[in-house]
Amino acid sequence: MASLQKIANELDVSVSLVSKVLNNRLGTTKTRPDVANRIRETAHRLGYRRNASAVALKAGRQNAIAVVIKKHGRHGAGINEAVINGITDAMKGSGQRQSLSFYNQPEEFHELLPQLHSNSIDGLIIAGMRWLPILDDLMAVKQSGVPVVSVFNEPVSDSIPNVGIGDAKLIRLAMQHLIDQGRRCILHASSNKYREAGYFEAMERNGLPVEPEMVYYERGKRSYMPVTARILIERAQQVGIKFDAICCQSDTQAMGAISTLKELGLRVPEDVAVTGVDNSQWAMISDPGITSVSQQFQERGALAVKLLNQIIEGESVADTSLNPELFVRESSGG
Amino acid sequence: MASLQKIANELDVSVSLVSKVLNNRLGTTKTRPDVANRIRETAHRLGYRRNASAVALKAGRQNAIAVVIKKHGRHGAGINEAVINGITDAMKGSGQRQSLSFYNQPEEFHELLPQLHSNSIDGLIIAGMRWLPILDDLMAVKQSGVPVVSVFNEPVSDSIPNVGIGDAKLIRLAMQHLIDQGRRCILHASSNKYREAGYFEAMERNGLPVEPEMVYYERGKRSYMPVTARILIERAQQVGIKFDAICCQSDTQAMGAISTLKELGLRVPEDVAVTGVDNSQWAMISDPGITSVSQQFQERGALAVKLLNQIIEGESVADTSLNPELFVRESSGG
DNA sequence: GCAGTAAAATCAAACTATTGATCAAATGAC
DNA sequence: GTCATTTGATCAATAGTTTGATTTTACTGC
Repeated sequence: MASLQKIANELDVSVSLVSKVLNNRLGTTKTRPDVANRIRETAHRLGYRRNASAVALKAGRQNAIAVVIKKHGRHGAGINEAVINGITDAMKGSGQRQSLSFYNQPEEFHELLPQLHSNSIDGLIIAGMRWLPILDDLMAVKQSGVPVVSVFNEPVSDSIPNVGIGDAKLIRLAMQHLIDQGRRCILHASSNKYREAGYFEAMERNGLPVEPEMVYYERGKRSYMPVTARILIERAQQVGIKFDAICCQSDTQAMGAISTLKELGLRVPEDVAVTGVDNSQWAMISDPGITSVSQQFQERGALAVKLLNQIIEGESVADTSLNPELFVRESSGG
Repeated sequence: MASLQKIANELDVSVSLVSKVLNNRLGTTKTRPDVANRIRETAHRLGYRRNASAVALKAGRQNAIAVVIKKHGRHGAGINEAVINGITDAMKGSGQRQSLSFYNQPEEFHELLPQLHSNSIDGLIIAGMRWLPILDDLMAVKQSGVPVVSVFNEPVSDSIPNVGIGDAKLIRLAMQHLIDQGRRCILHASSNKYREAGYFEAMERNGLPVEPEMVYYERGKRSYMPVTARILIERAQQVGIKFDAICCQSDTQAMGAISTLKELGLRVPEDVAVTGVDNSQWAMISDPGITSVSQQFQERGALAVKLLNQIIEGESVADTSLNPELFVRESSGG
C-alpha cells in the first residue's frame, strides 16, 4: 500500500526525488547522502514495494512473457516439466513474470490468441513437439509485433528463432556410443525422419549394413510407447536378424525393449545393448538403468528466455542448437 | 499500440465513452446504438487491446497470481505437472495471469518473498509436499495481506485454506479395494503417519491382524522408491509371513514390489495383489498395469484457483478436501 | 417557445512511477 | 557584492484506463 507519494509526504520531499533515489537513477541529481538514506530508511520502514503495473504502464512494457506448451501424453518423460523448470529458473529474480498456458488441439492454441498481444506480454515462448498445426497462428502473433522464440527440435520458420537440438544428432550420439561399445547390428525404431536419418548416417559412416527389418518407422504418439519396441524386435527375429543392440527413440520404448528381451531370454546388456532418449526418470528407475540421450529441455528453456529477452531489447538473434548429452547406464554395458 | 485515446480521436468522441462502450459499463450512460457500434467497429479495425497494466494500475489489482511449487525428485509421478495443468486450465480465458516459481530448499522460497507482495500479485497458491520448513515465510506473506491457498495433502495452518485429500483416505481406499478382492494379509510401506493410520484403520475395521513385519516405515524421499518395497517384502518373508497383497504408497514403489515378486517367482495378481498411489504413467505403463489411487492433483490445482479468487473477492473460504479416486488395473486382480 | 425531464455525452480526478526540463540554493572566483 | 557555476531538489508531463459527477443535447407537453 505504500507508494512513492506516501514516502514523499512522510519526509516532505518530492515524489520524483524518492523515485530517483530508490532507483539509483541520479542522472542530473546528486542527492545528499543523508537525504538519500532517510528516503531509503522510510521506504523500508513503510514496506514500500514498487507497483509492478505502474512501472509497466510507464515503461510501455509488461515485464511478463507468455509461455505456451503443447500438452502431451508422455508424462513420465518429464519434458514439459523440464522446459518449465528451465524457464522459471532463468527468470528467477529478474522481476519478469511468466504466464503459462497449455494447449492440446490447435484450436486451443487459437483461443489463446487474445492474450498474446503486446498489451499483455512482451514476448512468447512456444514449446512442444508438433508445431505445424499452429504455424499460422504463431506467425500472426509474430506479425502483431510480439517477439516469439520456439523450443522445438527442428526450427519452425526463418522468422522465429528456435532453440533446437537436432533430432539427427540425438540418434547419432546414441549410435556412436553403441558402435564404440563394439555393437554392429543395431535396430532402430523411430517416428521422425531426422532421427531415422541420424541412424542411417551412423551406420553408413561406420560401414555397417542395414536390412529393412532393422528399422521400424511409425508416426504418432504410439511410436514412443513400449509396444513399438516389441514389434521391432519380433520383426527382426522373424527374418532371422542377429542383432546386438537397439537404439530406441524414447526411454519408454527402451523399457519395452528391455522387457521384451527379458521375455525372450536375452540378457541386457550382455546379449543386446539398449539406449533410450530423454534421460527421464524411466531411464533411472529401470532395471537395468537405461543409457539415454538427454534432449536438454531444461537448458533449452533457459536459453529461450535469454534469447527472447535479447529480442525484446532489440537485438536480433538466430536459431540456436544445443548439443545432446549422453548419460551412460547399465543397459548399454558402458 | 491502439489506445482508447486513439479510438476517441478517430471518432471525435471522449475517451470515457469509448471505455464505457467497450466494457459494457453503461451505468448512467445509455449510449446510442449507432455510436456504440462505430466505437466497437473502430476498436476492432485498429486492433485495440486493453492495456493490462493500465487496468491493473487503475483497479489496484494485478490480475495475476503467483504459483510456487516445491520441486521434487519424483518426476515420473507427474504431480507438479498435474497441479500446474489444473491451475492453468482453471485460469484459461479469465484474463488473469499466473507466475510460476519452483523452489527446492527453504532458502529458495525465502528468496522469492520480494516478488510475493500485493503490488505484484493478487494472491499465492503454494503446492508441494513438505510445508513445515517454509511455514514462517508463508505466514509472513499472508500477514502482508496477500491471500494464500495451499495444495498440500494435510492443512498447513488455520489461516491458510488448503485443498487437501487426506492421506489416510488414500490408503483406506486402496486397502478397502484389496480387502474387497478377498485379500487378508496385506503389507504396507509408508513414510507418512496419516497413511499408516489409514492402513491400520482398514485392517482393524475388517478384523484383520497386523504383525510388526507387515509394515515398513521409512521417512524421506527414498520411501517412495522401488527399494522400499523390496525391503518390506524381504522382511516379511524372513519371519515367514504369508502375505497376499501389498498396499504401496506410490506407483514407483509398486513397480519395485512387482519386480521383486517376479524375481521370487510370485505371480501378480494371482499370488499377490499390488496397489500404488498417484495414478501416474508408471501405473499405466507397468506390466501388469498397477491399480492406483489418484491424489487428484489436477482437480485440486483447479479448485485452489477457484478458492483463491473467492478470497480475493472478499469471501472467506475454509479448508477443502477432495476424495481420492481408485483406478483399477490388473495388478489387484480387479 | 419554453420549462422540465430524460437521454447521451463529457469532465476531471485518480491510480503510481518515471524523467527531462527547470528552479533554488549554495559555493567559488574576482 | 556580483556573476557564474555547481549542486540538489522540484515541476510537470506522460503512460492508459476507469468512474462518479456534471454538462450538453434531445425530446415531451402545453
